Amino acid sequence: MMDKTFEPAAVEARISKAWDEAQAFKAGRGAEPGAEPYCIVIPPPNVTGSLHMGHALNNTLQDVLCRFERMRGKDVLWQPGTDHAGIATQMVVERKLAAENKTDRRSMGREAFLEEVWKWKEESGGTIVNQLRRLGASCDWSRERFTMDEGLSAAVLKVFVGLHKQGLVYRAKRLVNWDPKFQTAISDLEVLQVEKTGTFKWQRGGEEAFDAAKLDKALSRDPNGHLYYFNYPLEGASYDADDASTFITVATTRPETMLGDTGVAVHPENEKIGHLIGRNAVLPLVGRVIPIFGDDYADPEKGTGAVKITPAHDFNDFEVGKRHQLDVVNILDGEARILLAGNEDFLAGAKPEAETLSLDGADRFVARRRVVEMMAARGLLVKVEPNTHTVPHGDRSDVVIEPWLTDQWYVDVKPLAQRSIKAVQDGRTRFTPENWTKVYYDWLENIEPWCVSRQLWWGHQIPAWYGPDGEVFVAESEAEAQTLAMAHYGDTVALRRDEDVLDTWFSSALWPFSTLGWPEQTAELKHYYPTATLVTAFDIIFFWVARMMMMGLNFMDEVPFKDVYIHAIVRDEKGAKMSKSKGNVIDPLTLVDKYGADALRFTLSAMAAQGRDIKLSTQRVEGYRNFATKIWNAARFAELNGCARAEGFDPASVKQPLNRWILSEAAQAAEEITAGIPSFRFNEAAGAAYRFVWNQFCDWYLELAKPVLQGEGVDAATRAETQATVAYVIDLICQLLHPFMPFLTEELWAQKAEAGAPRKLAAGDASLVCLTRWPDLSALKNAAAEAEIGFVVDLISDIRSVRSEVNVPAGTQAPLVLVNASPATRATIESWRPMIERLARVSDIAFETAAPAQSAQIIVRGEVAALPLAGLIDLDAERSRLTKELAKLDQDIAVVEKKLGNPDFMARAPEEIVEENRERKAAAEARKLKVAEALARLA
RNA sequence: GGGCGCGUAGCUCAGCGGGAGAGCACUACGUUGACAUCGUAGGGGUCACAGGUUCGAUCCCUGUCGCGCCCACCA
Repeated sequence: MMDKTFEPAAVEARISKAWDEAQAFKAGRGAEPGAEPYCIVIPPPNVTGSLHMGHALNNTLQDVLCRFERMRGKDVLWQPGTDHAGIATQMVVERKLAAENKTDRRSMGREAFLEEVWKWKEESGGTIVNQLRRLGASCDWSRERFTMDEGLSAAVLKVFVGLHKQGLVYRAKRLVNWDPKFQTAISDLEVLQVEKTGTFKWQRGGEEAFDAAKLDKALSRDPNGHLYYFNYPLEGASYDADDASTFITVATTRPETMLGDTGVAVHPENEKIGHLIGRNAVLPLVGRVIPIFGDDYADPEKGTGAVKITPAHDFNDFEVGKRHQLDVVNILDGEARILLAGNEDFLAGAKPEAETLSLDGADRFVARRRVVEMMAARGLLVKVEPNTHTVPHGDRSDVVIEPWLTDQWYVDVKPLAQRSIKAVQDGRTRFTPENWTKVYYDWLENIEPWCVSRQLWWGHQIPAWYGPDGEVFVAESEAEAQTLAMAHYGDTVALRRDEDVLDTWFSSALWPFSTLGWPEQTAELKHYYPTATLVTAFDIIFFWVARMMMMGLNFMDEVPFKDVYIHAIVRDEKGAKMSKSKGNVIDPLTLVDKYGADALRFTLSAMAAQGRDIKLSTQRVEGYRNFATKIWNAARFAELNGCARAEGFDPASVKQPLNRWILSEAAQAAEEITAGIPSFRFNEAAGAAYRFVWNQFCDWYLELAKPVLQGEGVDAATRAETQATVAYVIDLICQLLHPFMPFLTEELWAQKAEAGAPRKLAAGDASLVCLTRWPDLSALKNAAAEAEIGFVVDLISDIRSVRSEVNVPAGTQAPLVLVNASPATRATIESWRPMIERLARVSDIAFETAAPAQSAQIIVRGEVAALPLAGLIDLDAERSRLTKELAKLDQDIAVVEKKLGNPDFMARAPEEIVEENRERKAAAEARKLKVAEALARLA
């Protein structure tokens, strides 16, 4: 006996175990001999991570694809693994050490710290993997990989050295995006632009005196969002704030960086202040004499037309400085504190005031206020105004990023980008939805060198060694580096390895081939590369998808995947992106606990329409939990009615129209599901499955089959056939729904197997539904059955509807009279008599030549049926109902007649549309006639 | 500044060149022997607005308004 309700928690655990024990998801398991390979590499979650809703969606869709293709007999490998996530993981472990009052990273040293990280990884790294398993992910877990595994690390070294040999890797000193919190360089992609608008306002000569306390207050809320205007006195002039010939006014959003100013740019054709070009200014507070020069970077229309140039702290200024050979004066340390004492670049040429030197060591934002106050005190502050501008923030640290001058490793990705563009243009890789190709092209066409070095400890240490004179040797091992050094120096020298590690995304970029064994030429690599489909969200197209394309093409000479499916981002109920910092995260496992993994998976699949984000609603999950319950109960009903798998059952030789009908409907549903999944229309596939199970199988088939199953006036053969068909269709439901609801369907499959005869399937292993062969039901479509059952369904629906409209109490039984029924209809009615009586609450069915008086009348597919309800029906209600219908029919006829009367329509519309309209008109007119007759009889 | 997307029932969203859909919510009725995590019936939408193309537009094109996102720049 089946349990009364489906208990996901117990079932999921049991089924997971069964899959594990059967090794159901091993690469190639259950594949047809010589089958086409189908490989998906999982987007590796951060090893520090825990499952969020984005993972749930991403992995549900991958699992739907993998389970479907596995059932279709393909040779499936879903390759799992995790990412070492440099910054994120290092951060987590540092935080943990702090919480445990252990020594911090720097004092314990690199080796000891890395030991701590590995220890942590061993302890908690399995969390996310276990959570993926709870979701039902059918990965080949025996092949799990980690980006810092030995093999994958070897791949990283080989790729770095390979790119170096190609001349695409180089080291350079230039401005980078520096994260002062993590004290590492980050790439352009890891910088988020955040818009800021300040509130402080002040003007020299205005009503109010400058109030430092007010500025402090405004800037302590947010240090950004203001534009400050400073006067820089001209060299040789005696500064007078009221005499414009004694100074030049510049505007800046970053006052503190003025300490590093080494020039002022003015547009050569600036009519107002162009004459100052060639003169010098004296940098206030610092005393440095800096040139005023012409450069068309300075837009006369913007600001004051004069731009202070700080080459060490601004990307544009750096370029301007290069053009004019300006000094590069760095005035910040790695934590973005003011660095003046002992700063030779600063001190050279500066005669700083004592108060200026007191800024040494100050935080950049403290220094900002103090510089403004000092400028105000000296009469050099002209005005401060709120100014909306974007400020770069680190995506993980959320602190303001500093452009900072450092030595870093870069990859010149431009040539790789060109190949990646071409591969998509040639259709070797295809994006779905297609509009993402444009985003992909745009980024690759404007790509900048990739800064790949990070000043972290957790990650792949860069395989570069320095000789005593700073000469660098890039090699896969120290021994090889020594060989290179020997060749260079002609002697053995002490080499020092580069301390930096690579950007996490560097190893992720190799994932599609490194997980398959590269650089070893493994059988898996040969077999599964290029992979079939990549499933991911749009936010990592640049971080990951584009880089995998570049690396795949460069090192495998072949695209990494043929299809890229870009799915939605799951948002909260307000449409905001879920994020830890916002605290609006819905935990998928909470939903799994409450409603079951199948319900969550089905919800995500059903909502995964292309091109729109998912605003997740718990109600929806609840609804699909109800769907699971519905299926469960249908199976229970089947069991209670002796519907077990029958030996040698052949769906093609079924005789009963009802059984033929449900098989035909199943074929239709299967067709839609089979078309939907591989074309990434998951919502359509899920919808088709839902409608078939609930609205066809449960609502109509089982209801109509009830009398047969209970042996009411049918022979044993009919009953047996129906029982077998019920069991067969439940098996089909298990198969068709399996990609979406693997636990429920697997459980039901197992229960059916216990009850009935063993199912011999054409191929595959029938012990687990996940290993059965996907059904092909196209031969079961049956138009005749559809016509017959369709009539019965419509008749019952219409009777119910009319009864309700004319206010017949639900409990009342009423006779049904068929008026002038055709012989065929009469036969159909006769054979469906018990079902019609039961489902439409009809007491008796008679055939007459006229409708009885005082009856409600309905027209079903051209046949007239009457419900003689003298004394029961509300005649006014019936009259009003018929009048309303008549009006509606008149309107329909008018619309169609207008079309048919339009010569342009007749001339230009396709024949089938014209014919359709003719039929519609005829049907409406026939119906109108009968409705009018019915109305007349009531009068 | 460049780009992408979205405005369809009270809510969340499908759909789409030829008769407006689902789930939830709502209303009425129903403890019929699978299921109240249910059943039956019902109400509810000038498919944002304005033009255009077309025999025909919710759907295609242009524009407007509103909302969201991405990229770039920002003295």
